[in-house]
Amino acid sequence: MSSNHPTIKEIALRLNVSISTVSRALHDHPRIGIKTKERVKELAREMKYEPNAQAIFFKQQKTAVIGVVLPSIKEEFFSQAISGIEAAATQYDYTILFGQSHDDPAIEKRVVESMKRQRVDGIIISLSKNTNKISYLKDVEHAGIPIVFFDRVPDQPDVHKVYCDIYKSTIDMVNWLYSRGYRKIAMINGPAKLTASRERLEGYKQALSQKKMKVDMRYFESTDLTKEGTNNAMKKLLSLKNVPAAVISFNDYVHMDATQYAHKQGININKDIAFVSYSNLSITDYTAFPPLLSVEQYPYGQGEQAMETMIRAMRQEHEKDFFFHEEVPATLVIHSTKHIR
Amino acid sequence: MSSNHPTIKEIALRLNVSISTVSRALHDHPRIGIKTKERVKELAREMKYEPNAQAIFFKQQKTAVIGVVLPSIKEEFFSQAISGIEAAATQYDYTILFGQSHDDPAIEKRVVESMKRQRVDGIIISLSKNTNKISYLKDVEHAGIPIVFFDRVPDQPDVHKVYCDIYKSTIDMVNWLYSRGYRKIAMINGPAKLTASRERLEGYKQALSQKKMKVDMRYFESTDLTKEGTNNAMKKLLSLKNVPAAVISFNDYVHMDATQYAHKQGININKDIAFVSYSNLSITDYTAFPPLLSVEQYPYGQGEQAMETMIRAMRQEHEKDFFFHEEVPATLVIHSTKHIR
DNA sequence: TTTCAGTGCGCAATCGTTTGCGCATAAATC
DNA sequence: GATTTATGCGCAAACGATTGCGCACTGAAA
Repeated sequence: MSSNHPTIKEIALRLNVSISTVSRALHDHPRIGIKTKERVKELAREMKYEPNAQAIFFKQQKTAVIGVVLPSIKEEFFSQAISGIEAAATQYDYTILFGQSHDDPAIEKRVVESMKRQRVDGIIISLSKNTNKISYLKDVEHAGIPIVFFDRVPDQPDVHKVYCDIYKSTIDMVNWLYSRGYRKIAMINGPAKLTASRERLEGYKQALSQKKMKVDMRYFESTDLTKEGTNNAMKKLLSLKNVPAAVISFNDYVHMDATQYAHKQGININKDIAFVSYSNLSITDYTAFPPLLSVEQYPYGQGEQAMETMIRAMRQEHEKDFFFHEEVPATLVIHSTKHIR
Repeated sequence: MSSNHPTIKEIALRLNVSISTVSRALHDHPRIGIKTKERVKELAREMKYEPNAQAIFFKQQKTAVIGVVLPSIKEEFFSQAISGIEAAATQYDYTILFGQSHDDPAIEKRVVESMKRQRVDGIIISLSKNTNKISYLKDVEHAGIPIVFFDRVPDQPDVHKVYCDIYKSTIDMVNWLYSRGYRKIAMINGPAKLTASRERLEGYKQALSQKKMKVDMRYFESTDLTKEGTNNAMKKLLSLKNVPAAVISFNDYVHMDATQYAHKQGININKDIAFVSYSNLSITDYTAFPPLLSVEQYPYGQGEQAMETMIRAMRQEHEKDFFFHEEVPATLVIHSTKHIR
């Protein structure tokens, strides 16, 4: 009644040829006569035949589906990233099975297991911020499903990963501030266990010491990325006897909370204190207190790159011992210079 | 080498029983002896056996996958909606195959065809703003794949759809403005052919005439949803000899462009002119010029509802002549009253 | 002893497609 | 006329799991 997709069997029946002939005719097999081919194709068109991908992929042990697991699609970074992944996937005739971890390792695992059961051909994942064990992912990989990490990647070398060089762009950022006369440069970093946080911290330290400035940890705060966490961090920075001249936020969301809080405390944003950040969100143009500068991490490009890497990972399935580490460059985007003293 | 998922066949081989016994044992079939069951389950666990969903669904002619086609995941509305869809889908053990139309009908069609080939069990779609022919979607439906439209739904009655009552909330909105003394109420609407636009316009007219106010079309502008389109609309409104007292924007993105433009023209936002809008984006709190009020359309809830409706649509596949029309309520969210004169 | 129910399990078909192999028939070569 | 080559097509297995049917055995009731 409902599901009435025509099959090659029905075509074969109506044309009094064998199933194999129909299959081969549709694939332009050289051993099938031209007249037969035309008859088959004609009827196929007429019956609106479409090959059953389920059946084909079942036979070939492939699905042409890539699982994509992201922390939260609400973040612009990830919604851009998935667009990049999708665009690249379409090019290679793959489709996207989608799941969010909501930064919960348990959900993350459940999503991955479900994708494994679906026999996706590969999984692209950006880890939840609370994930610390990725052993189950290695299991999935050993079961024959390649995994490509992106953006939020594990530290270890034995994984395929695509990421931004945050370390380097943090140095650039500090240098930019330094060259404009800012000295007391503070940072509101993310959770310490994130690679993303470590890279920022290391870049920060490195840049300061390159400039022969001592690293004063009173100017270094962390947030759990909630509004309260950020407010607390900002509060501490504002209570220092020497208020920072500039504040580097973990990302634009943290930046928005930080500036909102500072504003309420009477700070003149980007006048009293300069604010810079990471992510370069598109809504930045509309926000009350845009950062002077934001690090563009090209989520779309990273997504594309992740998919490209996945393609390569799937092709070299035999060489289990080689892992791709793709570093995509990040750049500083200056939003405004007008407030600079 | 690569793909080494254990199968029931291997389990059967190792245990010297038949494939059917293994299958039945794993499903707790009553005709299988308790010892056999335990032996099977034990080995299955040991071998980390996981049923091949591909094979099962192939046999059952089902995939447990729902296709979701959205215009653009970058819009917060849709990213929230997909989270709602995903949450509901997970509850019913469905997964999500994802695609974006980028508001291009050709891409939309390609995505849908691809999902059809994948034999998804159903498709949830929010139409691209440029789509006017949905006949191909009806074809897909006739091929046995139920379609549920949400938010951007077609006008016709012979489809399953989930949507917000924008008409009613527009009336509420105008009344709210009216009760606070605003009289010259302008609107920057979206493209005329969108149902969403029509509902706004009708609600607008209805509310005004309820208040015995004449509808002056000079206060009614449209935008193609680009920044330029919105700027043009705002420009026209500002050039009227009697500048509007309030402006209703099609959504918060239009609102942001409109207020940004107006601000540049020296308008004191929400003092000289009151601005209200639809969508109630979460970033509104951080924007330079938040609307006094925004219509919350509960994208997450709409997404959930769409999935629920899909489940029901799939279950009543026989009664082809009944269509679900689910209306989810919209509510006014007042952001600020402090600027009101 | 026969009959019957209950228990425990295997055979084989099935889903839609691909593909190696083999069997015809016709055309071409010697 | 005999052998080769090319052409055109069918048979059947395979992918992994489910499931109706049937067979064999045991113990108990008739």
